[in-house]
Amino acid sequence: MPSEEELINNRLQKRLDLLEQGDVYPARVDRTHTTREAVTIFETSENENEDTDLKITVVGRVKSQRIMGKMAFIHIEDRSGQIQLHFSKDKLSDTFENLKLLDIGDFLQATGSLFRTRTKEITLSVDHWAIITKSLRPLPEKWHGLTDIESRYRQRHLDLITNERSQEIAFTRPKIVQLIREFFWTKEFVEVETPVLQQEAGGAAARPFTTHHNALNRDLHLRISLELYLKRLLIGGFEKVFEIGRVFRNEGVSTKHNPEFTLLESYEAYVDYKHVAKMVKELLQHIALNISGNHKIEQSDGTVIDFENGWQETTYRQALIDYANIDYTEHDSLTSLQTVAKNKGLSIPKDASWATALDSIMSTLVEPHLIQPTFIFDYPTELSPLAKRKPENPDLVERFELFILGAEIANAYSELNDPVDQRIRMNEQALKASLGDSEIELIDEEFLEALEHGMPPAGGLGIGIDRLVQLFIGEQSIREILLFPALRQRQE
RNA sequence: GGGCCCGUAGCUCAGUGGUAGAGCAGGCGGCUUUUAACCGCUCGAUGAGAGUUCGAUUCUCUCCGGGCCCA
Repeated sequence: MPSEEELINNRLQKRLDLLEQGDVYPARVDRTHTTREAVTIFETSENENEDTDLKITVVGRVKSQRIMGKMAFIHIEDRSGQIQLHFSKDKLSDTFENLKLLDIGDFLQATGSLFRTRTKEITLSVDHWAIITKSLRPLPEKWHGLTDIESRYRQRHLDLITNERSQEIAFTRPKIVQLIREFFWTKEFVEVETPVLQQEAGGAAARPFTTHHNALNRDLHLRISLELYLKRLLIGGFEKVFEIGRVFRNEGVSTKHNPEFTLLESYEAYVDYKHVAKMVKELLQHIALNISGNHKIEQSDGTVIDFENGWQETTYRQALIDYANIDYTEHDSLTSLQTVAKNKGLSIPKDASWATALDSIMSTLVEPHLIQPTFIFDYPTELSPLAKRKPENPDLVERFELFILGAEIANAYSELNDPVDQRIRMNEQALKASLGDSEIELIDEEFLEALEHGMPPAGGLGIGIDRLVQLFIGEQSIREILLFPALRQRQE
């Protein structure tokens, strides 16, 4: 577009003019203080009635400028905050004219001493200054910033420059990840990294991405979970192990789904799922306390999640009875389930199995009610091919999911370690796959063989980090949490 | 996958079946304590395509992208 071209050409010319005077993209710059430090130093010396003619050098991006005939005020911003700079023609003479070559968005370095303006703003009176990076494109408008949601995602750098909220989210997420790491390291879990490229992607029911290894001339899949490799480490003698890693699932993109997301999985030998539940509670309290200062997290709609007193627990069967008035043990055929679902105004897909039908009843009629942290224990065996059966009832497995705000936050089992039962369960899944269910656990021979060497009893856990962060930040869209969410390609 | 909404200048927003308007940003000029600085002048745009029409940015359809709700 011509006008944008004009804006850029303008700045290109300024860049050339500046280059005649010296380097505009220096490799090294000096900074004695961050903008925050500069302001603090001035306030402190003021309080103690000291001289404030200390020479200070700050750097930052130009956010606004008010240029008058013989003086100018310019705000620059660094990671710590903002500071106002004052340029006077008397003081600068020749370099004052260079302000014409300065644009909002440029980075500059300024040296001088601090004072307060008539309006009491702490300001740097500039003795020397230089542009240390010339920008060629204009920044979004100073007052409204960048508000178009699509533009914010596609040009996240502009979003981060103009929107404080985006910065806050961007810096909170790593903090939460750090808190999780701390938690597991403190409990003496060992952090590992397992392969992303895998022969067969297993450990979850999802479609994988396929890629190709040229030298081996072989198709490989990107992992859909961390589970099977981490279990091999239990077999190998690890007793407490965890991984925080990216997994890839070949499904649609939306405000709730991203094809790549970050998963936490942990495995601990010699404990069961009840022990894992206690640990999850502790983990979430650890995060909540460090993020909000107490055990409560408020959502944008005003809902308050209470990580101290909000906890509830029930069983899968009881939750269905309580919220949907369905006792699934009375409906052991698919048609029976379909009938009762239909009575509740729910349509079950034609190709559903008994287990997936039950699952969809659960997610529509029960999960939305689970606002405060709620553990659902003891899932039907058919839904959980990698979990250990309950000794007193082989139709149930020792599994729980944790729901908060109607969303699944954690998933955990007493891990199945009987290699014979595991083989049977994987075969059952394979049978379903052959009947057309494409999102199904595959038979992983290498894993089964490893399991035959003996895996200790263990409790395992999976938590989707992105959704967890969403919860603590109080955002509805996963795209607000991901710095660079997957979007459809823009046509030229 | 279904329904609804949105796409106008670099950014934020108006608007009408008949020459598309503003603010910010940019350019030129003025201005020595401003801060959404101010004053004057100025440059700059209808997501892509097809149809209806004398004439479409507006109405219709298709496509692309995004948002919200449902499944």
